[in-house]
This record gives sequence, C-alpha cells and structure tokens, in this order.
Amino acid sequence: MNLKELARKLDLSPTTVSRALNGYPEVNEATRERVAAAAKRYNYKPNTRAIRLATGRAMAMGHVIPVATRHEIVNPVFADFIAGAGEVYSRNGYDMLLSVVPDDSEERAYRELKSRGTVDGVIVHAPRMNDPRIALLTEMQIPFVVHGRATGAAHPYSWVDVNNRRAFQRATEFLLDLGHRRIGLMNGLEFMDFAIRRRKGFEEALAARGLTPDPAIMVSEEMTESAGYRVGLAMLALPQRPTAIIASSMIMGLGLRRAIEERGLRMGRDVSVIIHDDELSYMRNGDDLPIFTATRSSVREAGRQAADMLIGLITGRLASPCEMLLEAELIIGQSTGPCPH
Amino acid sequence: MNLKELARKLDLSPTTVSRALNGYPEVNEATRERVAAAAKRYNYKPNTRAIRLATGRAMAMGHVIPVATRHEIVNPVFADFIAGAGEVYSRNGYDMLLSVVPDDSEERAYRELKSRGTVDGVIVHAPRMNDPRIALLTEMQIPFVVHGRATGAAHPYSWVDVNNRRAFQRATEFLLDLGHRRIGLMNGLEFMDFAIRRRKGFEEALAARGLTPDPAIMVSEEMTESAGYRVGLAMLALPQRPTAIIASSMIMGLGLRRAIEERGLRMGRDVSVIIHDDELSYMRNGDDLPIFTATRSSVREAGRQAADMLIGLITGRLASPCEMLLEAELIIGQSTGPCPH
DNA sequence: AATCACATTCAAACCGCTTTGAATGGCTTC
DNA sequence: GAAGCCATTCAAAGCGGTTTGAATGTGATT
Repeated sequence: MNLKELARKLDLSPTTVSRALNGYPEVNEATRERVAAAAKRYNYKPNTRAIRLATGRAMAMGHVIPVATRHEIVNPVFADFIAGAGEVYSRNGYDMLLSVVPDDSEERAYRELKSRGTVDGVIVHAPRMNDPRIALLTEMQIPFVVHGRATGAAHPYSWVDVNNRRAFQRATEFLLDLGHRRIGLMNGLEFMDFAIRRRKGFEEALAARGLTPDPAIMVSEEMTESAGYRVGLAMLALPQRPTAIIASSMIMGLGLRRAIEERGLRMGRDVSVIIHDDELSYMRNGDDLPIFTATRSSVREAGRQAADMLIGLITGRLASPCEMLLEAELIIGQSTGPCPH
Repeated sequence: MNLKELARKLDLSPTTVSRALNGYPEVNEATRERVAAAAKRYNYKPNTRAIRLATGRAMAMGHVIPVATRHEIVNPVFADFIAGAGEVYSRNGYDMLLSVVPDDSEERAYRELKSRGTVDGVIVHAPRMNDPRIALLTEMQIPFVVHGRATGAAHPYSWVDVNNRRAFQRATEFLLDLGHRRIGLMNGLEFMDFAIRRRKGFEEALAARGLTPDPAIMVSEEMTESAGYRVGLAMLALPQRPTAIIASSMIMGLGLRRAIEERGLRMGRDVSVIIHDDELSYMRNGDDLPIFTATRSSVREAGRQAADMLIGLITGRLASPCEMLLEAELIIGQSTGPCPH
C-alpha cells in the first residue's frame, strides 16, 4: 500500500493525502479525518526510502565506532549509551545507524556518511585530548554532539558530559572529611579526556586542604578487573599504604576489592573505596543498597540527552554550540568509613 | 556532485555512467575507465537515498533491541556481537540499523521496519524458548538470522549459535576427569535458550558417568557479579559443598571467586571453577594466561558469522534454513585442579 | 550493396514520496 | 453582477539514482 494507491481509494490526489497525513493546515478537517482513517485501515506507512529522497533528510543519526585493529576494545559504556540515545531517536522518528570501522579509516567513514547523505548528524564517542574529529566534522559541516569533551579543541562544539572533575573532587573531599589523608587514585588511561578531568578534580580537592598528591599512589591504567587487582595489590604493598582509594570504574573497583580482601583487609574498614559508577545495566553497584560508595551518573541518561541535543541542533530548536554538564551524585555505600586512627 | 552532473562532464548519459560504475558488461572498457577516473576525481559518491528508492533495497540490516521497561537490561554481550556484525556489514556496503524499543512493542517495531522498508533483514538477539519472534518474522517474510536458537520453534529458521550443550558437557567431563564428583552449576536464567542447553550438557556429562545431578547445587540466576557471589556463598556453606563449580559467565565467575576467597578457600585448589568466556573485549579472562579455565567462544566472531549469513540469505548466495554451530574451545587456566582427595 | 549480429550508448520511465504553483468553487464585498 | 478572497484540491515537477527498450554505429556475412 503506497501513497498513490491510498489516494485512489480515497478519490483524492496524492498531494492532499500527503498533506493530510503530515498535518499541513490547508486540508479540510473532514478530509483529514477520512484520510487518517483510511491510512489506519489499510495500514499505510509511508516508505522511508522515498521520504528520504524527497526531503533530502536522512532521518537517521550516525554513531561511528572505531574498532582498534590492535586492541579490539569496544567501549563498555557504549551499549548503555546507545540504549539511551536509541530511545530518543525512536520517539522522534529517527533511525540509529552504527558504523563499525577500523580506527585508521574513521575519517573516511565520516566523509562517506556525509557525501552519501546517509545521516543527518553524528555523535562522537570517547573524545581524546585534541581530538581531530572535532575539527573534521566542523569543517565538513556535519551536525554533531560529543559525548564528553575534548580539551584543546580549537573550534567550539556541542557536547554532553558528566562533571568528572567535580565528581572526583567531591569523592576526594568526602574521604578527606572522613579523616583520610593518604588517598590513592586508580584512574583510567589519561589520554582519555574524562580521565584527565578526574585527576584534576582529585588533585584540586587535595590541594584545597594543603595536601600534595603522591605520585606513588596515582596510577593510570586500563579500566579492567585485572588492572584494578594488580594496581590495588601494588598500592597496598607500599610501606605507607593508602587508607582510601578512588577507582575510575565499577569493574576496576571489583579488582581492587579482590586485592584488598586478598591482603586480609576489609574494604570499608581498613581501606575505603569510592568508585565511579556509570550505572551500566549489566554491572549494577548492588541490587538494593550499593556495594560501593560511588559517584554515580547514568550513561544511559547521557545518551538520551546527547540524542535530544543532536535532534535539537538539526531541527533548529537549539543553537549551535550547545553544552550540557551532568552532575554526578555521591552515593554512600558500604565501602567507605572513617580513617583507621 | 551527482550522477547527472558527472554524466554531463563526461559527455555521456547518466545511464552509461551508472552502468560503468556498477560494473555492467555492456560498457566499453575505455569508457568505464574514463568514468571511473572522473568519479574519483570529482569525488562522486552515489546518493544512498536515491539508490535505495530506485532499487527497492534498503542496504541496511536491522537489530531490534528490546529494552525491558522494568529490568532495563542491556545484554552485555551485545556490544561485542554488534562490533563483529558491523565489520561485515561495512565490508559489504550495508548499514547497521539499531532500533531500541520498549519490549512490549517489539512486534510493532518489526512491522514498521517491514512496511517502511527500512531494512533488508534483521538479526534476532537473545532468543527464548518458543520465541514468538521467529513465527512473526517468518510470517512477515523478513529475512532473518537468530543469534542462538529457540527450542520449540515451529518453523525452520536460520541461526548461528555456540554449541552450548557440548561446551558444558566438555567442561563437566574435564572436571570429572580431575576426580570431581560434586560439581555445582551456576547457570543463567533458564528461560534463555542457551541456559537450557548448558544445563543439558552438564547433566548429560554427569549421567554418562552414572552420576545424578544434585538440585541443591544447580542454580539459575541473573549473570551478575553479586549473584555469583551470593550463590557461591550459599553453595559453599552447604554441609556437602561442591568441589567444583561451573559458572555461566565471566562476570558471575568473578563473584564466585570472591565468595570462595571470602570463605578462606583457594580457587583452583580447594574449589575448581570453570566459566564460559564470551571473550568480551572489556572483560578479558586474564591478559596473558587465563585466570579461569573456560569454555571460550568469541561473541564477536558469532556476530561476524551471523551478519555474513544474513547477507548470504538476502543475496541468494545461501539457501534459507541455514545453520551454523560454533564450537567452544576449552581453555585451561589456573582455576581448576584435581579434586582435593 | 543489403543484411545481420553485436557492441555501445541513450532517452525515458520508474521508485514513492514532497512541494511548488496553479486551478476550482463558494462566499463576500462593493 | 463582477471582483476579490479564501479554503481546498490538484497536476506536475522534482529528489538522484536504476532499468527497460530503443537507437546508433560498426564490421562481418552473404
């Protein structure tokens, strides 16, 4: 069932039927209702391909996922972010297009999306410092929103980010208030923008109390269970071991907890731990009450916001450099306690 | 730059240019080269929207992700599967379309994909027993491939799956060979098809040695760290505790390990553990040598195979009920050892 | 020299929708 | 009663490709 057929059944021109369905004002209300009824009855759904060609809009948003040829790492927060963004796209009639490309041909992927007109806009994932994609997309005039920020970008750009600095600052302050003075930082790899900001927040909180961070207990590593374990063991083996540690992810925290327990210590009593919790759906921080004290911020919600912003930019509802800073919540769990004397 | 323009520059008709670029035989070789050169020079990329309308093919594959309104669970293997499938799509000129929908309107989502013609085929994720989607898609005549199988499906259908039964059978045999007799099973929720098969493999291996499975040490739970921990603790607290446990996922295994260590036992010596390892990129089973003995099978590879199969079905390279059973590898790690006397 | 087969090329229709610009007809207004 | 206005409706021209069926030119065949 297509427009022409439907029009014939209704004894109307395709023009009028199209307008009736798209809410144009110059259609008689009675006619509009007749059309709507027929459309429902014959289960008419306008062909997406035709709409796209006619309007010149793709009604789709792109997410380019670079797959490192070496590391093969798929960002673990990715699935949840996508789920959030996808919800919003669906609600607004947009499709979500994923483009998985080797990371050395990311630029080509964007150029193709543009020249073939497959998408109306894109979301940039996992920005790094001085991320080249921002200049590229700006120059190509593809509307885009960055999930996170890219320190050192020359052009203004739109983004949705968690206040990582503030989150880690608060976490650190919380530990300081509990009396901790030797606090360790188990950060993600510091070419990622968010890791840099977290470190900054951590250092600022210490500095505000006149403390200087000790490089021996500040580590930047891949955010895996085994790295958490390894680094945890190392920190706890120091002559002056930290009484509290902040870890950059739930999964790192699990490794850290293992290290703590293996050394015969108890988390929350002997060593306090705060993690950052992205609220990944397959990795919950406890079912009812949280296992870890955490700075919590939903990646899925960030996905929703980013998608909404992108749609806003494209439809003109929002003006171009559009920024949204989400604050993380500090959740008190069982992994923190006062500094043991 | 579009076809008409390019044709004008070449002093050819759009017909010939189109054919030259699409490799039709009735084009003079010299002309073809001239066209190819011009296309490259002017960076001509045919407009996807136009191709789609003209050919009636969407050149896109759909993945419908139901988002449970209550549980909000995004399948953790999803990201890696997608990465694998996406690679293959890209290589073959297909787009990957993700549709995130509330799980009560999944059927509607499929119907829309069909009637709007947005995709040429779909991949069905996480099949359950008697999964209704198989009948639905068959009836709707949408080409599809299931990742996994759905016991009890009335129609034949195409699928790519890991031999879960065989994997768990082998894992169980391996433990039996090590002398274990009380073996626990920490399974996923048994409305998922793969969980049912795993249980079957486990029971068959026991039965083959004349052992009857003890329901007290066979648990079906969500595959989370905390479930692994909780169930682990419970099993180990039994008067006749198991000397070995098979866990359905890496993440469950982490929880189990924690339980073991918390009870002052050592994994691999006091309690042997085998997990199933999907080789998720953000959750590796050890960097160099594996932490857990595991039945290993790459979800990403399954994604590649499924995508390739779907393309094959659509292009006619493959005939319809097409099946592919991937065997899991048994990886020996440090988590298993002989049964303590 | 006429006929034919073959290799190339092209004009035009088509895919299914949107959108422009014109047409229709009823109702006011002068 | 003519002119003007407004509310509706429509025919036709896109959008940018693919594809059908016809046209053209060439050399071989008779």
